[in-house]
Amino acid sequence: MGLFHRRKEISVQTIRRLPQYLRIFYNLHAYGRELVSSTYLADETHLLPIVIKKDLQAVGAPSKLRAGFKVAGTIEVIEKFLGWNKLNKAFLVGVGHLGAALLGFDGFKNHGLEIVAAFDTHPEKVASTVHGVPVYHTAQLSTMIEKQNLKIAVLTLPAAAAQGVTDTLVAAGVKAIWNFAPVNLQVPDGVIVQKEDISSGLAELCAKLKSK
Amino acid sequence: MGLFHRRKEISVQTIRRLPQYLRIFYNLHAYGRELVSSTYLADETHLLPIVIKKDLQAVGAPSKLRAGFKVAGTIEVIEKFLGWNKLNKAFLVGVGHLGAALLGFDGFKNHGLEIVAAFDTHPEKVASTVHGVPVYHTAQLSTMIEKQNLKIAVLTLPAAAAQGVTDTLVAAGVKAIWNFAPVNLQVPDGVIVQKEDISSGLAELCAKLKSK
DNA sequence: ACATATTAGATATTTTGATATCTATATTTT
DNA sequence: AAAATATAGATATCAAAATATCTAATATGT
Repeated sequence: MGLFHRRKEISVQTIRRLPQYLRIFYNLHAYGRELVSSTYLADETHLLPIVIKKDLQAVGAPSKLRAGFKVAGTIEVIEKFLGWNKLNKAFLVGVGHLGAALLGFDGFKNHGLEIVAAFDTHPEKVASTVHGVPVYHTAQLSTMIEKQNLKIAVLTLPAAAAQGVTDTLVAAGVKAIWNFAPVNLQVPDGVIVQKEDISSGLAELCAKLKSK
Repeated sequence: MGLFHRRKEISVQTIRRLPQYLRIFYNLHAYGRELVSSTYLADETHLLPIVIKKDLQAVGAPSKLRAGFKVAGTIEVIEKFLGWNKLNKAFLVGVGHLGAALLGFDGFKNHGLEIVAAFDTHPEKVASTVHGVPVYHTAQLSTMIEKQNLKIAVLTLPAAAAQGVTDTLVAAGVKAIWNFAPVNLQVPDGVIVQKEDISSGLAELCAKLKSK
């Protein structure tokens, strides 16, 4: 067994559960709790203890036999794993209802994200400030990305405009796009697109409701 | 083989992909297209043809050998499967940034959902109208649910308030809760909770970004 | 008319993720 | 001090989901 044993791939589902754990660990830490067991966490999350155990083991959370996982240390490894220990600057394109709501969400600073500017094409929005974030015209997007060497963008604009803006973003050097528009964006290799679609959740809800 | 052969359980992942298919089928239908193949849909969605074939077969989408799936008929079976062929009335609780954004989203009428009233405790919001939806005080929630025999509620309020409101909703007869608050709600058996958590998507994005 | 290509349909295989079981250890209780 | 208990850690099993392979049918092109 050498120093560089192959790191087991961490599953997508595990990654998606990490923020939930993190929130609970922040709370525990605020209360001065130093250790927490997977059974306690299972009660909080409605997950099975074994799921939690395996998730936390996967990211290398420090623990103490019989006592549980170490709160401070676990926060550290999860934050480091997600890169949430430092802030990544991001632009947001499309200051509609959802875009404005995201600009108003102050929780992103706990999630490694800082939206430093927003962009829109509507004259009445350009040059204004939404929840403290300045709004520029979309025409300025390209130069501002290059100037700030920005890597992450949040897309909250209508489906019809999404691909065009995406091409601009990619050409200017953006490497990760968090896409809230209901389209599948075409991007070259090496650019990450994370698509959000709340209608999936609604579909799940409706299907469960029907099958009762 | 009888009339009532056991319907194969449809997977959660399939259900979550249905809205995406539906959007594409609506477009095709608008363009007068009558048939579409799984390979065409695969191009549009970036999914594999076999995934789409199996998803559509699972909901019983009508098809024609060699020619593809029938557009109009497939829309019908998906809508029926999700219950989106008729509108379900819903209340929204918590008119913050996100709540207001959801009230402003007019796409829900294509998704079987009609938010007919919103509730909040802030005096400046109560008795106002947000994107055409009237806002009432949360104290009126219980009686209004009972009066309208309402079954679905959307929760967009702070974590601290979510469980209390949930108890009220359940007591008044709500059967399905679409929960955007970052908490795991406690509900009795028979009540459905669908939790949305955009930080999961952000975690996925950040993990991919880090592992590059 | 015949050959070719494309497709839904069915089945089999593989991969991923969730769950169960067992063990060793530290803590608490008696 | 001894017994009981709760836990992380490891391994094994099971279930869900994705993917591959094969078949038969039906267009299309020559």
